[in-house]
Amino acid sequence: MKKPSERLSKNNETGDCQVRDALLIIGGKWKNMIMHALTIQPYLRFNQLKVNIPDISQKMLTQQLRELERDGLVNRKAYAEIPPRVEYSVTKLGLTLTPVYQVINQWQLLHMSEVIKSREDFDDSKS
Amino acid sequence: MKKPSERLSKNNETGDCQVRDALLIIGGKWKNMIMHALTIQPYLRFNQLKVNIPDISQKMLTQQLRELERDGLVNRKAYAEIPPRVEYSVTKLGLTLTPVYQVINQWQLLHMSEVIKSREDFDDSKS
DNA sequence: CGGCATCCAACTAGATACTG
DNA sequence: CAGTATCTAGTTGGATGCCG
Repeated sequence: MKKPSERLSKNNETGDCQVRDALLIIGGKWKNMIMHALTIQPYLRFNQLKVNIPDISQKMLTQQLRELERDGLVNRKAYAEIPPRVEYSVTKLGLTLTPVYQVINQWQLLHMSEVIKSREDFDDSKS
Repeated sequence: MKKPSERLSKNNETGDCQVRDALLIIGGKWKNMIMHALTIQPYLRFNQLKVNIPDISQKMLTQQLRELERDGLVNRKAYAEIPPRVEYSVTKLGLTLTPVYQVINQWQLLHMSEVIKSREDFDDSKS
């Protein structure tokens, strides 16, 4: 039996920093909303996405789309037209995220009320 | 048939901002590692946690534990001793996160190599 | 239309010092 | 031992203006 400090001192070899890696790819404030919009409606132009995602700025939408494209989750197709047209779609790899987001979504549906209640109790106990 | 702008303009009513809510609770750089450590080893003292989680600062560990406690995911038990002893454990609600983290972990295991490859291709194509 | 570049405010997180 | 407090560097994100 190893000591705890030996057993877990290199967590990225125990298979749990992988969660962190994954969250860097799929997490953040906007990515799930972009992926969701593109999953429901497979082809969307830049401004259609912008309308679908409340409160996102142009800069953030561009930036997040670029990251998703770089990671192979989203496809970007630019048409050489005037005015320019760019269509975004989910890739095959991007589709593999659907069940992941579903599980997260499901957890929230089932347990958010408990979290809220716990927060209230906690804050009350501190005042 | 509603227009896209009507159908999705209020995403937090369509059930997808819930993912964002959940990620605020379970995401971040440290929370999954804290939860993982406490799930593997059900009772850990502050400094044991600190040893188990590489590179976390005392400040971050305190702060994240406080948030997890407030959200009802982690239990904090302080013993009135000298020197002080504080034991942390996962609550019942916290345990419901295990499958969520597992799905995220599994996605990383299955698809991270594709993401890496996509990044290399993308970066190459830009140089 | 779909960006990119720049500036700036706000938040985050690390280092350090101190405490019951 | 298990924190709290403070300071500061770095990062994030919004606003604005310009461009092919």
